[in-house]
Amino acid sequence: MTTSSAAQRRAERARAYNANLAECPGHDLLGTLSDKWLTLVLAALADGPRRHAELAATVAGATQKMLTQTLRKLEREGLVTRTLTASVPVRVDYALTPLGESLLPVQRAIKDWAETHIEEVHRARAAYDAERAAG
Amino acid sequence: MTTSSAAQRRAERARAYNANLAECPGHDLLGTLSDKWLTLVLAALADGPRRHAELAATVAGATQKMLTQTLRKLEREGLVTRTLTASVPVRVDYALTPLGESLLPVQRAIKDWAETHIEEVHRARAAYDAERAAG
DNA sequence: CAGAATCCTCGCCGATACTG
DNA sequence: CAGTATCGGCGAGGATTCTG
Repeated sequence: MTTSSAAQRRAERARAYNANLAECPGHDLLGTLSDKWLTLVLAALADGPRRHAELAATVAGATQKMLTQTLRKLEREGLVTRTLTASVPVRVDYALTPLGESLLPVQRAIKDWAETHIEEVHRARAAYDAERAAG
Repeated sequence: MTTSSAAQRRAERARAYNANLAECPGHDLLGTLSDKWLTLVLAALADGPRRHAELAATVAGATQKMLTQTLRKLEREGLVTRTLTASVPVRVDYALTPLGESLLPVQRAIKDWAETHIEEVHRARAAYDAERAAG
């Protein structure tokens, strides 16, 4: 039957893609860095430990759900620690682990490139769009 | 009407988020780096110019559609050039621009971090999952 | 205050078919 | 061979509500 061929193809593609991921650890990390919220939270924690509510305020644009979800991911990857203080209103602090801190220079490298070349990118975009509009 | 309040809130969030993006060029770039296909194509072009079909084979897992779409984005950002040779079967070559090449060290930095710390991440994940399963 | 569970929307991506 | 257009499925993520 050709009915399932579509699904099969999809599975095949997925496997090919995952094979790509598997053979290169960089892609694994990229899966992490790619997450915009992850990046933002990581940056927010760079200056020091923060509470859940503080992060919510700092990140600006993140939903409570996404924030929690993101923090869980970071915790799982060993990039942040979650410290729970059992007071009357529960208090939870998040802080970077050494591993998480070791990632900051990488972020910094990205940011540096961006700050150096962003204008060039903007110009390229404008040129491209202008050409499209004109042509 | 309260009908549009949800939509309005969404718009508000979006504006807040975009404000975040605007004030930090790094986020703009991250939007680019975040795209998995972009990264893969960029890496595929690192060794030298490639034709459309070659890229399709190299990237493995990408659809023709995604490939074209990705290449357009890269072109727009000024990271790759698209050279069209008008022979009988049309020939198109893609190559990195200097700007695109300048991005390679950043990719390399990411990859390096990954290769150095990936095991630690894996261990952290395993530990986290184990604790979850046990608890 | 921290976060878990639910519903629902929206946009990405794949498949397919057609042009030059 | 390179590229565009259209349709459809699926999953990520946002709003909302409820617990401890």
